[in-house]
Amino acid sequence: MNYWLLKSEPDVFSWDDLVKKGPSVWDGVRNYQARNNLKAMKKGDKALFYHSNIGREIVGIATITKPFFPDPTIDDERWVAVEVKAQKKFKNAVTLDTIKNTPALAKLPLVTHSRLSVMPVSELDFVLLCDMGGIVS
DNA sequence: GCCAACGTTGGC
DNA sequence: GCCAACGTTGGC
Repeated sequence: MNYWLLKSEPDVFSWDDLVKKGPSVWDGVRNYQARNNLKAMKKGDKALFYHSNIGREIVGIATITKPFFPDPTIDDERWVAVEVKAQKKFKNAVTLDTIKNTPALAKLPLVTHSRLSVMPVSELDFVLLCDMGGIVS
């Protein structure tokens, strides 16, 4: 199993929206690196759900429910989407500030490549972040 | 709301 | 193929 981190602006699509909506199409990615990460996702992979701009914190874990398929929002074969659903909400959100102040997490792409919206996370980092979020992954 | 970082586009 | 111009992201 692989682990990921997905960014979303909560005023566009928040964790609560994901919970409400159930399985949701993760579309609109227009960046090759992020796209390649989407393509590497498998059903059952786990993804941390991060609120960018507002909150700037990891709020929960989502599960990949469908591997990649052509992005339905654009007529261009280059871009793909996946389907995700909410799995578990963090008891306490883990803020970007906290992550930056945690030496073990200094190499997270979230810190080093702040503009990447879909990124891989190692199993070790994933488990640590879940622990910091107050839940067992 | 500003702006730095960075990705993309297009002229040459 | 280079690079200037431009657009977008996201932290602050």
